[in-house]
Amino acid sequence: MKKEINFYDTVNCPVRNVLDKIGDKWSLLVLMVLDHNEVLRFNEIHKSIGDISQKMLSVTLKSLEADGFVSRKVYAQIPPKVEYSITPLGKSLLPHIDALATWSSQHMSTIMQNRASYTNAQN
Amino acid sequence: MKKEINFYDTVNCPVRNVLDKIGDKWSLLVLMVLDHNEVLRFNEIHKSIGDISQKMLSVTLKSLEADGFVSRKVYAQIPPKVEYSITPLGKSLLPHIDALATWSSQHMSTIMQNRASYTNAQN
DNA sequence: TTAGACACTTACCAAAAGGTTAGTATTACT
DNA sequence: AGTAATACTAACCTTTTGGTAAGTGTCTAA
Repeated sequence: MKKEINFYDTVNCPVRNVLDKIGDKWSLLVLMVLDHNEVLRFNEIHKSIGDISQKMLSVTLKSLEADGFVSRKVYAQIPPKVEYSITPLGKSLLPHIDALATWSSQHMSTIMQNRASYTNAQN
Repeated sequence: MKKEINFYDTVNCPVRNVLDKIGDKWSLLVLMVLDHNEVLRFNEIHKSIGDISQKMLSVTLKSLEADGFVSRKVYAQIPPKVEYSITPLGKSLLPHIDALATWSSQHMSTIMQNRASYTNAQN
């Protein structure tokens, strides 16, 4: 018995559900950075990524935390100290992302060539 | 020797490159619909998906065609006839998407619960 | 003569995503 | 007294995304 995934149901479609969470500009990057470190503080992630704005890092971390991909530990100190780490749930997603990344690495040059010749054909 | 993927390079990052292509609202859905049929005409895809606008279907197909995920065959007829089908490149991507979809199906209820309790904790 | 079939395109608009800059709170250090 | 450190938030703005409605061209059938 094969499970059929109903991707026509755009509201409950599992693909849509995943991509809505991680298909934004920063979520996966943050997740991967956290996967490479046990724990990281806000500014450490910020420096590690470099070109993310504080606002977007804050928004992204909040969304990842809400879904349970990332956990957040606050220390009652001044100046504040907050540690972020990836959860088992977050870790379990990453192999699939890695598979996508590998596929992408393998086919990127083909895709780029396709796009270039398509663009030329249009002019 | 393991290939390390440099996801900090946000310009050439392979994950970013894939998600930029397929992380939009309709690309994967169109690709999956085409995967379930040998060939489909524009209006057939349109009816099959239901809630996509003509404009977005047109834009999405054009982007998928440009990258080589979809091929387009025009018949010199009136009224026009255009057939779309998925390419081997497009097909080769889908197993990874299916893996993501399966992961999502398995963890969606957990994620929903996480999100619900997070939202409650904020109020 | 008018409508329909088909595969779109165009102009316009609304919503969402994301960036910039400045500001908050509290303590310690100089 | 002023500055630094930390982890943000708020106000504002621009860009991107996607939707709506109408129009295009050409032939055929009523």
